[in-house]
Amino acid sequence: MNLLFKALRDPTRRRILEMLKERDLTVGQISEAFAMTTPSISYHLDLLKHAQLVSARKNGQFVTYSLETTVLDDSLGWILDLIKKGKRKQK
Amino acid sequence: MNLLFKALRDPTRRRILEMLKERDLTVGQISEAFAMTTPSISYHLDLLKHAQLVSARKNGQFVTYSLETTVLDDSLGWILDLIKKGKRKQK
DNA sequence: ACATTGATTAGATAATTGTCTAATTATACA
DNA sequence: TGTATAATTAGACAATTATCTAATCAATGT
Repeated sequence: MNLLFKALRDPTRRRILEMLKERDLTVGQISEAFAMTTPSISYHLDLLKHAQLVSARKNGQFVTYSLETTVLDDSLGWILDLIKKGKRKQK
Repeated sequence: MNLLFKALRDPTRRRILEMLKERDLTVGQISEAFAMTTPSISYHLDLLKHAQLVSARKNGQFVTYSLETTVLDDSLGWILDLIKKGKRKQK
């Protein structure tokens, strides 16, 4: 839960997730979309991987990243619970 | 969106939200639940307020904080969207 | 008016974070 | 075998963040 919210805190990482929801992408392809060096992107991807928000598979020299949605379910549950109880209390 | 995720990143702040989903609480009441000084709690509450996750009303010397759930809907939408498109792509 | 209590503000500080450059690893290809 | 390309790792550094103590503000009660 902590790693997840930590990962979601950064705008660059959220944008990467949005890109990956459309299609799987290599580090280079992701890197092109940002005014930022490849090592920096690599750093963000590593953080996302630790949060289990993405997975990486390597073919040849390329590493392709995919979005992993299972962990997001937990966050969804957590937030939903806040909203639910919030609403109940309000009445 | 950025302020929201920034606010949710910290464990102390998430715990505060969980407490506020049960009932409204004063700063002192919240403070008691943590091994942390009141100024530190005040700092976190201010951050939560800026993210519009809580509201504060003052009666007498006391300031009572309440959970505000409207902003959470946005985050929910954002996350849901990731999950949805993630699932679609997967098939 | 003064002391007490609840809360915020100010200022200092150590830890964490996001970025960079340089170096390294690993694959591809001529 | 050597060189080019994709990506990660290492190390440095500035900015941000979470915490503390001390000071201040505001309301309460004597």
